[in-house]
Amino acid sequence: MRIGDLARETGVSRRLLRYYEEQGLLRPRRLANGYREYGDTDVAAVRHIRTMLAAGLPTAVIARLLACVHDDGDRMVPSACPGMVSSLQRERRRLAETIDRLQTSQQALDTMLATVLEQRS
DNA sequence: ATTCTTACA
DNA sequence: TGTAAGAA
Repeated sequence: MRIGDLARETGVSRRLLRYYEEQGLLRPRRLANGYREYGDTDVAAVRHIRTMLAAGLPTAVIARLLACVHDDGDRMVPSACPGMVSSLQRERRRLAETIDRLQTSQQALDTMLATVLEQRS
């Protein structure tokens, strides 16, 4: 199928599908005319990409983990491949740090907000 | 009609 | 990520 078909079947824009390819997430074959040719398995692949993106994983990590998951028909099933667990754990820690920074920012804003509201009253 | 690449008010 | 432009 070509990019338009995949876009329709996945709900992901053609622009984004090309971006996924740039990031090494999809490797469609090329037709003689230069058009991208996707396989049927790419439909599930895109769903997996969306799932991992939603989990906060960076595309570089997703590119590697994509080969470690298979499709159970409707959901992504992570299989224990080498590096899978450590990668996920490392990303979890990375997210925890991001959350900490955001909480610090929120605390700073709360302080400023409390101050300005106090002066107002 | 579709897709491709490149570039950015 | 969208959209526009110019080409195939």
